Amino acid sequence: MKKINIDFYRRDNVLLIARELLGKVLVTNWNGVITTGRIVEVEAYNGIIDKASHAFGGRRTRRNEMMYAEGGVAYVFLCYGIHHLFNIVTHNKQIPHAILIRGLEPLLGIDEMLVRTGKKQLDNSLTRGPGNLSKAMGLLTSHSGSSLVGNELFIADDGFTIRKNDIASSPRIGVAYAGKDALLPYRFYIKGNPFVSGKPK
DNA sequence: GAGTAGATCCTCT
DNA sequence: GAGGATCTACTCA
Repeated sequence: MKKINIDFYRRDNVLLIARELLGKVLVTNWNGVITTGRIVEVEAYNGIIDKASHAFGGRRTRRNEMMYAEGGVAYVFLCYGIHHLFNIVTHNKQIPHAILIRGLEPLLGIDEMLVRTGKKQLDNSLTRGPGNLSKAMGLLTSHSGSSLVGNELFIADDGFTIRKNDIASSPRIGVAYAGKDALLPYRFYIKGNPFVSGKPK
């Protein structure tokens, strides 16, 4: 299990980084309570030219300020007043690239995830979808701006590899308001994995 | 199984 | 004062 280096996040190709995040392991360690999950679904948000992004057109507000930070930090925001959505900020300072984590396969700390989500037993819904996985991992908007190379929150490579054939892409979900940009194939997921959101094929 | 309403609150206009 | 990068439960069939 090897923590991913900061240089990984500071590259310019957000689509490439998104694809490479598939199969990696997200780790949270709040006060010694460790939960981990393998990333099986992501969406890329490509900076100021991407209508679906909060940072479209260089828009800069208190909420999305973290997107303009240097790559390698978390961007967490509240959606629909209920769900905390966890993003990874990439690229350099002032370039608001981000990657939304949409699906995780639980690995360690499943009991803790059940407590956080109030569920009775492990099933697909525990960490499927951005709202669910943030809850299971204990991620809150207060973590927005946290480093992804610290001891509490980071992404690791445990040697797991995915065949190219097992990676699929599709348009992003829930961004119909973005017009033409809603059609861009910026969503990547592991084919057939039960923790990928949306309808199974 | 498919479709829809309701929850719920912070941020921006 | 509106609406959102969502989820669940409930209806109807």
